[in-house]
Amino acid sequence: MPLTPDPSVIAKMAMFQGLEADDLRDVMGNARTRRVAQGTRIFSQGDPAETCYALIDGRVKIVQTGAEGEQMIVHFIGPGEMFGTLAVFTGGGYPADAEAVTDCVEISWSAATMTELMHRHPVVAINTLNILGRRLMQVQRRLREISNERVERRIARALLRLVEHAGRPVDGGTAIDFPLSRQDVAEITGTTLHTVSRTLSAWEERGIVELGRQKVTIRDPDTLTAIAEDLPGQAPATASVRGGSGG
Amino acid sequence: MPLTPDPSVIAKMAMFQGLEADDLRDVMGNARTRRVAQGTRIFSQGDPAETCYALIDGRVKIVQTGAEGEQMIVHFIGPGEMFGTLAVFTGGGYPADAEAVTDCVEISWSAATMTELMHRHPVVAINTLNILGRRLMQVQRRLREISNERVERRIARALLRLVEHAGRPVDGGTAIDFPLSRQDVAEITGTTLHTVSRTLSAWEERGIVELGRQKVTIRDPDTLTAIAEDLPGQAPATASVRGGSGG
DNA sequence: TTATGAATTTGATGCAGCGCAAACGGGCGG
DNA sequence: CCGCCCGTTTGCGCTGCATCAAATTCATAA
Repeated sequence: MPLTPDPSVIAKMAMFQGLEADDLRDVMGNARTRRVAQGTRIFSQGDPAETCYALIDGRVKIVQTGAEGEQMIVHFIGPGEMFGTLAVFTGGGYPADAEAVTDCVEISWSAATMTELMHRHPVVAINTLNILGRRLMQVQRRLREISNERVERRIARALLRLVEHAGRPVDGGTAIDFPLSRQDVAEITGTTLHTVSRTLSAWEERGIVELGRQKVTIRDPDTLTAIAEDLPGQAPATASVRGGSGG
Repeated sequence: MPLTPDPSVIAKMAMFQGLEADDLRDVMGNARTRRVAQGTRIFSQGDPAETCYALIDGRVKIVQTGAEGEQMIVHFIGPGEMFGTLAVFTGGGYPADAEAVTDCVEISWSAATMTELMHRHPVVAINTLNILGRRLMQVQRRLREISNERVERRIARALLRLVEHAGRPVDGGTAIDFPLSRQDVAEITGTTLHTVSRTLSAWEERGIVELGRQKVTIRDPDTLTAIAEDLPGQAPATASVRGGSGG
């Protein structure tokens, strides 16, 4: 994990597809590389957006906070992805916090540099449109899901997405590659940590997942998918999610 | 409302800021203008995205449909705004339907033309980044709101946003400039038309809004804001929203 | 080892808002 | 002018989930 990252890492990033070696040097020449420790706040909601970032290694979570302190995890960033780019194009402050959930290595550019870069290399702007477009589509889908679907299904979907995005195969299943608390899952799915805890515990009893502190391992992704998609042949565990025998 | 729209209309669009007169002619030369009647489906979710649009006049709603038919209104498009642009940059099909909610005049470009245009005029790509970025921020805010906030407040916010976006001053208040059913409001706020109807009726009794068929007029925006922001000094009408005297 | 605190589990209870069902009303075609 | 239809209102029962409260487990520092 050298502080001068392999240029090939940058060359692979979606944002810089279609650039020549010369242009890549141009890009890298204007960048700054930095290590950040787990737990570090990289930028805060409302800060003037003067810098945009790419993640080389580690995981970063993007968290939005409401007027009364309610938080929502907007996105998890993995290696090769950009973050903090939004506000750079729209002006104004960052719309959310960014926090390193593991030790990370990041590259950053000043907003001005990035804008220049895009004027010099239109393909970078178009690549970014592509990325931002996908992200917008994702968020819109999530918006529909969160309005129309039950909590259990939302949690199932969230786990499946996390596995896809950050799954690490382990003995007897797939784990999620960074610390993920029940509270985190709640802030992804728009529910409370209590409900998440109950739901996951019920799933653990059914052998679908295995739980640990800030850790979830998926043992039976098919059943999870069945829950997420409401496929027939898999009885929902709704009843047992509630207080057990109470009711 | 001529079928050959005033070039100055295009010149004013956010997307084409910073273009010279020559370039604007380039842009317009590749565009196609069309009238569409109220109710027309302009494109459908899943259709291959070969065209992107700008609205000259009228209103268009963008609606996403889930696997089981649940719908969510993602956005209302007004004059001067682009739509159907997302999928053009990301490839694949449109992520939602577009439907004219009033008689409209639209301009359209083929996806290929628009991409060329952006390569020729990087500023257009960067403008689009700006627009898309703003939209993404909006959707993210809405996502947090819908996860953490009560229905009544979501409805209040939705109305205020509609007023801002499409308000028309009328005798004794501000009306919304296009037909808007209770079902529509439900699909914006992620609730049911029943709950919307109850909430709005309660507000009408308090003199906050005035209701009609596919029509809402805001009489007391301050109280509405108070509800949306949970300001002190305005008792919520929560109790009366439910079955009236029942309970 | 023990103390301290964070993350998690679990219970009990209440209620917001959903689902169903039925009635209402006004505009439009005939 | 009448009858139909769509958008809307309203009532009622029910339940999914939030909320409040407290116990329990585990990790780290002392």
